[in-house]
Amino acid sequence: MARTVGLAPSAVLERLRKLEGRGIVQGYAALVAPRTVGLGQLAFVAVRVSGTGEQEESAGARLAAVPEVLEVHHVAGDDCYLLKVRTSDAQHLGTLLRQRLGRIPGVVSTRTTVVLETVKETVRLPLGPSTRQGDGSADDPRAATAVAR
Amino acid sequence: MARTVGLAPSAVLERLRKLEGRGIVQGYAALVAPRTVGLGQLAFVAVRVSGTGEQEESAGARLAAVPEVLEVHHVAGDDCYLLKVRTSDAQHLGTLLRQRLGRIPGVVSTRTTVVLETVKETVRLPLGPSTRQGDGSADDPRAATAVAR
DNA sequence: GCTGAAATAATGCCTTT
DNA sequence: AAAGGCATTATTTCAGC
Repeated sequence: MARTVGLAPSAVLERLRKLEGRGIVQGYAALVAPRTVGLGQLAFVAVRVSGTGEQEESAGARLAAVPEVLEVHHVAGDDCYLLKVRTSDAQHLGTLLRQRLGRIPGVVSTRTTVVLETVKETVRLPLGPSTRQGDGSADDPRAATAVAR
Repeated sequence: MARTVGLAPSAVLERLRKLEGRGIVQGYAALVAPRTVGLGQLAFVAVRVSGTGEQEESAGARLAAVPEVLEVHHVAGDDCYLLKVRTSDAQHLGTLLRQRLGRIPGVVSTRTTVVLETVKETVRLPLGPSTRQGDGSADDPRAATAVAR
C-alpha cells in the first residue's frame, strides 16, 4: 500500500490505525470464491413479515442469525426484508426456505429470485471524484471530514 | 491466522498460497463502512433488457462498468439483471438511474428497491458442517476435492 | 502528519518427520 | 501435510521534525 500511494510505510500504517479507530475500516478479509467451496447457488429472497414493529425486528434478527443468509436489508415497499442467500444448490435453497426461514415467527411469505450467473461482484466502493456528490449526510459528523483529510 | 488455528506460520502460509493458486482465495480486502465515506444509500435495481442474447450480454457488461454498481446478477424471471447499487443519497441514485443506467442500449426499464436499513451484511461464507450438503457441483472438478483435503 | 532508523515479525526455501 | 531452521524481507515501533 505504501508503494502504491508513494508514502512511507509507517505513515500508511498510522493512517490505517486511525481509520480503524474511527470505524471507517471495519476489518480485513480474504475473498473466497463461493463456487470453489461448494456454494454455487446464489439467490435473493424477499421476505414478508407480519405483526408489530417489535415482532418485525425480532424476525430480522432471526433471519440474520442464519449462516447462509449473508445479507438482511430492511427495504421500502411491500416486502419487509430482502435477503442475499448462498447455498450449495437449489435443493439446499429449498430446504433452507421451508425448514429455516419459513418457520421463523412472523414470516408470512417468501419470494425467491434465483441467480443464474453473476456478472460482477465486488466489495470495492466507488470512491472516485465522479461519485463524490452528496456526502456529509452520514450519521457520524466526523465521517464527512474524514474523507477529505 | 497461525495463532488462531494453532498451526506453524510457515504451514499456514503454504496453505494460503495453495488456496490462491487454485483460485479459492481470490484476494484480500479492507472492509470499509460505506456510510462513513459518504455512501449511505443502498438500493437493489431490477433491470429489464430487450434484444438478442448478444445484446443482453453487452448491456450486462456496461452495467458492470459503472462504479456505483457493485453487483450485477443475471437472474431468472421477468427481469434480466439484478443490481446492487451504492450512492451517496436518493438524489444521486435518481441521477444514476436516469443518466447512466437508463441510457445503456437495450435497457428497457428499471425497478428500484430502496434499502431503509441494513440489518446484516457479511462476506463470511457459511463453511460450517451444517451447511455442507450438496457440494461437488462446481464447474472446476478440482474445487470439490479441494475442500475435502 | 510524515520521515527514517531500529526492533520485531513475517516470508521463502530448505530439510526432516 | 506440517514442523523447524535460517537468511531475507517486511512490518511495527519510536523518536524527531
